[in-house]
Amino acid sequence: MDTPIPRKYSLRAEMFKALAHPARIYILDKLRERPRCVCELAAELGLEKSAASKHLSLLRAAGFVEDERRGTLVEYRLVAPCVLDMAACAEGTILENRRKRLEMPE
Amino acid sequence: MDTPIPRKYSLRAEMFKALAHPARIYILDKLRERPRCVCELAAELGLEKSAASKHLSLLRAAGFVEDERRGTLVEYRLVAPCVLDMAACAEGTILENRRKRLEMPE
DNA sequence: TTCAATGTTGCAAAGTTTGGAAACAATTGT
DNA sequence: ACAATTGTTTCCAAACTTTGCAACATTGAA
Repeated sequence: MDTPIPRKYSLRAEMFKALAHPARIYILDKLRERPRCVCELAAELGLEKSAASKHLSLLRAAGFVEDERRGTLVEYRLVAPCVLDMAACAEGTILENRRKRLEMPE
Repeated sequence: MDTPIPRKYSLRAEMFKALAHPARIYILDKLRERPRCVCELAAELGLEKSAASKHLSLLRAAGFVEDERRGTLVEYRLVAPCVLDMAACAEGTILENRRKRLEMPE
């Protein structure tokens, strides 16, 4: 079906899509500590470098990370760490609500 | 490949997955204003009620909305409006960064 | 009870995402 | 120039998502 949904919503959904995979959340959390090259992240994820590279390029397209070549390595770093704080906060809200519902199911 | 990624990251990714579709973002934005039934949302989305219902049940599973039957209707309401504020804020950060990069590409 | 209205669930088709392997590109050092 | 190292892209298959349709479920009213 053709969508009457305004573009604004698609753009926002795109941002969330970039966050909608465990490997990518893991990458962002690792990059919080310090920048890392593709090969290091691939090893930590237990993925081929090609897969890690693809996750990273998705994150870069969404604006969450930036890359810089250092010799044969390509180092990725987190652009906006506060985005992750917000994720944690959103998560906290959701979990708290779920807890409330379980304790007191009217 | 089997994943050595801790469950913590999968849980967080699940939360983002629930937000990773334009229809679901649109629904959350509509529910901000006031609660709505499935049929109203389906009409606004331009989707069959079955599809709307499925989007809503995803959002409910993630904890973003709650439902309550009112006669033959089922009314959905937003649980944590602040989640959307955070989304807007995350988006703002990303966009600002992107703008900076365009203006001043070292 | 039967009907009408609203929602949900099961299914199949179409589309999208993911990951590994191999080919290709870029950089450094010999 | 060549080889070694690291990263990216392409191709393919498997897994997952989304949608409409049809069947079923729930509620309220005649």
